[in-house]
Amino acid sequence: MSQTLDVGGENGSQPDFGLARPPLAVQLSDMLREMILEGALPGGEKIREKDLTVRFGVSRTPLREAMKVLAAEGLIELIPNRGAIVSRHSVEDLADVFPVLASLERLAGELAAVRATDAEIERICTLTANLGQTVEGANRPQYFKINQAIHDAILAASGNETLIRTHATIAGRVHRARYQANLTKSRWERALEEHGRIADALKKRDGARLGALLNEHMLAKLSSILDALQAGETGT
Amino acid sequence: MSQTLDVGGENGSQPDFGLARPPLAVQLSDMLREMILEGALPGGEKIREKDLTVRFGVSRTPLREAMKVLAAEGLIELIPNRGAIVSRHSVEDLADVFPVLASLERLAGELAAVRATDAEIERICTLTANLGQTVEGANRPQYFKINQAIHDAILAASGNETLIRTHATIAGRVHRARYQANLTKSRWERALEEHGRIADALKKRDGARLGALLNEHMLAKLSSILDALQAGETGT
DNA sequence: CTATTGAATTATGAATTCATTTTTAATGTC
DNA sequence: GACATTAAAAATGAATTCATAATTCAATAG
Repeated sequence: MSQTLDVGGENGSQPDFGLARPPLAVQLSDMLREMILEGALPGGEKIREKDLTVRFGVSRTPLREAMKVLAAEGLIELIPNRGAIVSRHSVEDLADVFPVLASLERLAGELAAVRATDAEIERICTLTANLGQTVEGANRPQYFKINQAIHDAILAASGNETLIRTHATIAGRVHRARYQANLTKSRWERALEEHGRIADALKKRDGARLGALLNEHMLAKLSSILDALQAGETGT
Repeated sequence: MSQTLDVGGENGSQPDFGLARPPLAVQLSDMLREMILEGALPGGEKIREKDLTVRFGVSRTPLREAMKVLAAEGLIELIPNRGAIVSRHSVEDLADVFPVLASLERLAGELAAVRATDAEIERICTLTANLGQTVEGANRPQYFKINQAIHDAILAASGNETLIRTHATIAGRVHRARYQANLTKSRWERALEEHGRIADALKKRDGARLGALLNEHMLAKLSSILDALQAGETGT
């Protein structure tokens, strides 16, 4: 856990082929976001700038910029002259976030049904078919990957930049929870069924139905996650 | 338009009774957000840090922090080593933002119908009644104020922090457009009718209906705004 | 022994300074 | 005259330094 960035330092080994590395502030916000979502920085914990600067080996300037971003995303809370604390992201938080995601995906479905190109629909149907194969092969990582690709494709097909952006920001907050969710076989198969109906509604360009299906799909995912948490208590 | 912050400077006139003034970065992000939404910084325009620092009389450090926040909100776009440009917020952008807001308010309505306390419902009904009086008195500013109070109250009654937060961020982006929208008398009266139905659905705790009404209400508002823009072209 | 005050320490806010990248302009060559 | 190369200028990225507010802790009064 004592990783260091070591950017701009004395690393003469990596030739650095002009691949523009992102600014420190971006790297830091990405890393901090990851840490918060992973639980490395528990909710309610006070963040001391100095600690993080020595931990990452950077100065306070880019770190503070990164913290502003995380605050705008709601992951931390900045209190003037008094530092920052990590926002609490508990089970209740999942119950807050998923309905919002479900609502946004409903809109995405309604829009995509109207605006999606035939090629986009084709692609989503193909992805849905591939999804079935992963269930047969019990390939969870692949399932997760394709599942996300489908949702992203529907969002993209909505053609609404604000919607895409908002969804991406909020979805990032539950990324981890979504991944370690689809445990049971029964839920897995049911999710596959739901995806089949989703693809079908899209093919028929039935916006109302597609929206409703996506909404229910996300809420069902929330249920399964809550069940898994309650049953296993598989906290890292 | 050449306002200056002049905070922490040599203003011996204002004794400053310990009322904690917000950090410069916050003041700057608020001010820049306002400027962008007001059109003082047109979409597509390149932002030079130096220009703004001399304009506001601050150093680059807090300004850059403010810009990170605006970038997280989607109001500007940061390009590494190449500065920032103001995101384009055109008519199409309104057409993007309002459906998202409508979708979020639909969810708010569905949740509020279940979770709102009787006192909250009471208050919203009272506000709705007051709204009618403003129409009779042709008091536009008051109408706008109460209207927003109603929407905020429904959001608050949803009890979903993520929803409240997300809505607030996005709503801020069209604040101005909403204000200069309700021009025509006919639209005004129709909006009042809609609010009556909204209050009614809430009183009956009919979530599906309340959600649908709020969704339609926002989409109707978008239509009226687009009509007004197309007709009058009343750009400041 | 407890509570309060005040100095010392520590943390955050903001300006300045240094480093790197990009852009601009100029010069030279073809 | 057009294009490429390169030096100068300007802008952004990041570290350091200075200023101010908050916290800690010891000393003293009650």
